[in-house]
Amino acid sequence: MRITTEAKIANRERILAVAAQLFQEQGWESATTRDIASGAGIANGTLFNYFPSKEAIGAALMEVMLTGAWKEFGRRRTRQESLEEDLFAFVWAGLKGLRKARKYLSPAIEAVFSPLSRPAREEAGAALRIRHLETVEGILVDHGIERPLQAVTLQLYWTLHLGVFAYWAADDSPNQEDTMALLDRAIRLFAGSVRSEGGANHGRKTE
Amino acid sequence: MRITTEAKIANRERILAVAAQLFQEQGWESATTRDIASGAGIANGTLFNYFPSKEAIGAALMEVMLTGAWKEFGRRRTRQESLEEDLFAFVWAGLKGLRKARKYLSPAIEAVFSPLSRPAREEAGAALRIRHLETVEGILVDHGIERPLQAVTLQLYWTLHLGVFAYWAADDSPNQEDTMALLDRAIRLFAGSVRSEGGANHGRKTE
DNA sequence: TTCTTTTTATGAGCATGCTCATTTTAATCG
DNA sequence: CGATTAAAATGAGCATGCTCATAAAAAGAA
Repeated sequence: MRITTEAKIANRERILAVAAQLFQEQGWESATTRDIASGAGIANGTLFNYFPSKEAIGAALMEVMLTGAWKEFGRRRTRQESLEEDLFAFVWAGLKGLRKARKYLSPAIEAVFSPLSRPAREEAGAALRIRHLETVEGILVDHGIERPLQAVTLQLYWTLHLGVFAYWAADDSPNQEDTMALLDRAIRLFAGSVRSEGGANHGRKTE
Repeated sequence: MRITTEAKIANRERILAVAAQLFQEQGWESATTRDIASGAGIANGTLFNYFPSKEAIGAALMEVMLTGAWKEFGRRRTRQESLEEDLFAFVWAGLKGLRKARKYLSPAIEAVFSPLSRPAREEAGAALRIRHLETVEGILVDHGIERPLQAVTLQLYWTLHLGVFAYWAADDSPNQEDTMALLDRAIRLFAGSVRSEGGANHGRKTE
């Protein structure tokens, strides 16, 4: 067996499907890796041939959801809106895509989006983080913000994004409208800051 | 035995002292609760009569450090600076106070400052969170910002604060100067936003 | 003091994420 | 086919945060 067989791919997908269901039914903590493995018809140890950690399973689930949501976002973004609207739409698309998972994926979300707890988390969600930031850079460029951005600018963006996610994960307002208000304000703040960033250096003015 | 005896207080302090040392020497993960307990001369189970969880121990250590740092901050803040300077000084004081613990207290910091992972974390650092936000409110009032603040304003502050902490925890630039730049920008952004808060009321609704 | 009650300490044991030596399976070669 | 070798699966077992029934200790009542 030298090639990644179809069986392996099928196994991986079965694991993810079972994990998604168990997480939803029982929550993150109660759905044990043993449950997931047996639900997928494999031994406990085998599970870790497919994913290096439980968090990685959560991150993979997030990846599926976010990839879908972002693809959908890209499809719709034909006509140009304001920078604020584009950024808002992008982040909101991600939040909507994760809505079902919000309650039970917190640790995975944390692993992906918060660099605070270092250990194995870097790996788990680095790809998603990078894709997210690249999209944001793309949106900025689309709206006439020139590269290279100051490093601190993307840090600032990520700071706001992280905070909004953290708030959203525990937001029990109807339709998460509190999160929407926070995101709205955060985005507007960020956009304004980016616009005036160039100003200090080369007198750029937008619109 | 109905009263909290001196022995109990001494035990608690011994636990904290041992924990601080072990965390520093071995890091968060390697310093086990068994190590801490035996270092403090008590049984493993007894440890959990004093602290409900390992994270609570970390939070208690943070509390000690932050309380000291904030007290020091309050003592020095005699003459009035700008809103930005005051906020910066306050947050920076906290970061400085935690500097030694930065490397090994990440999970505790996360528990205290990030509401993302729900389980028992709420309790662990709620008091610190509240004290922090109250101080910020006080600073705002000192600078002529009137209560009541919009709820979203404090959320916005917390968002920024969380992100700065997250960045700081992994910031390896000399003297954490990258964090300083990020904090500087975040504070300026927030202060500007607060000042103009009364004016703009925007009816953005997406979807 | 002696007995009762309440508080505190104890450590065996549980649950669970994860590892690893061993076994099983499957592809390749002669 | 049979033999060889690489890949994959397995589940016993480890580490560790935490629990809980039990024991020890302290306080109060007599």
